[in-house]
Amino acid sequence: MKARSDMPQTKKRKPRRRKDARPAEILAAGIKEFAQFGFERARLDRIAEVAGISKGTIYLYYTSKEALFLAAVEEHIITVMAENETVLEDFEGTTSEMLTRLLRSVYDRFIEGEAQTLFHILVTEGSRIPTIVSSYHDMTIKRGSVLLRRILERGLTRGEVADTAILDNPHVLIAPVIFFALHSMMFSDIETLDFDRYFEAHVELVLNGVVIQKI
Amino acid sequence: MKARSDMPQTKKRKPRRRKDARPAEILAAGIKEFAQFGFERARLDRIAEVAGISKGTIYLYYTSKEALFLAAVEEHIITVMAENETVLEDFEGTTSEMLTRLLRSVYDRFIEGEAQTLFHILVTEGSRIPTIVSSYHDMTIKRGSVLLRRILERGLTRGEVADTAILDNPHVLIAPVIFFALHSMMFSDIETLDFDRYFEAHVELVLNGVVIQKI
DNA sequence: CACCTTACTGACTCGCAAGTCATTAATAAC
DNA sequence: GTTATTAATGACTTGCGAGTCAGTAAGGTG
Repeated sequence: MKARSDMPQTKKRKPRRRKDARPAEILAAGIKEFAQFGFERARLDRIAEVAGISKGTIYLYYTSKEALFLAAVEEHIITVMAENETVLEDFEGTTSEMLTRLLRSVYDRFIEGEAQTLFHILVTEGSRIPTIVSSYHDMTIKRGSVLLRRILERGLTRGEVADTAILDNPHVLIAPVIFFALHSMMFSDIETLDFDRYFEAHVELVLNGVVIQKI
Repeated sequence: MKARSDMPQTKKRKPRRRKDARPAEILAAGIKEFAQFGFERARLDRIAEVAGISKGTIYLYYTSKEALFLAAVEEHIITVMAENETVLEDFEGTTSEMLTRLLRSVYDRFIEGEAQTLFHILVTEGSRIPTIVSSYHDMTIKRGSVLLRRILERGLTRGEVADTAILDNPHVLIAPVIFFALHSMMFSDIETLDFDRYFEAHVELVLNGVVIQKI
């Protein structure tokens, strides 16, 4: 910077030469494009335009469309998962309370926009990105099942939970969440599910399904 | 061919000129290709090869790749749905029996290969075929919900079913089926669900969830 | 047999979008 | 200031695959 006594503030030029800021901008534009169009129909020219650069510049930072796609999804999964690190490990209460709390937290991840985008990409482009599908599975399905099983086993020893086949297939308890997400993704034009009522039904189903009712 | 007095019977020629049989063969090859690769990555040359014809011939029967895709999916949905016209309307029994029976029938549709293929295409290429998505919704989700609601209301008047929020959201009861299908589609390499145990868990969940238990 | 109709072929065109690279210019270094 | 460096450009090349069409021959008709 030519340090003169006073610097004219007329910032009219395009900002250029920003090696450090480019990758993030490209990834942000990329994830939008891939989410909206899918991998095949996504256009690098369009991504470049949104990112405010030319197509050639993309190739200074990513070797191919495929590489850009992988990087964008990877970065996105990290972002989404990071902001969802809801800790409900050390909460203590009745099994009913814990189950309700867990479900609420799981829904919160899926209802909000970014996670929906990721889910959509994973479902539609999954075959292209087995590695990412795998980590997604770990962080959602697997993690959810583990938490559920822990709650259920604790409930079992406390005499609050009945010993049923569900204990070995906690998936059936989370299934309605995934159904809700898939339904929103595919059928939102046809039939809208009212979230609050749906959630209520889900909680009732789970509680009746596993918790021993006090008569 | 200069026809000589005796014609050697070496039937080496390809069979040709089969205007009536072509469309079905092309559709069959098409649905395979689209299921495996998705619309964009599907190749007409490959479809032609599988159908045992040349690419040009496809255009004698279908005006474009898109048209072929629509025809293939449409034909496929008809086939799948036709063979699944399980009638369980006029069955009578306890609510538990009816629910178990319904779930069994719904699973039977999803486990078997053809319906899986259709489901996969609908989920991944849904945005391209809104009309078909709509009829798919009618024949699966909507139909299932209606049947469920009928059973539940009957159970309610018979005093077998508790009056819960689930009655207004029967979706939560079918959700595990769709979850199972989606899980098989995305995560089959990572984690296999044992169908019988999963089904058992699902039935237990549903029965405990809605049916009033006799103590 | 000769002739006609038409299902079928496959080499071709054509457009589109990924990927390249010689050139430009912003900024750092001196 | 002059020079060196390199971020950025965008016109270009390239490859691929959808869609075409003049030509071929199978099979019908007389």
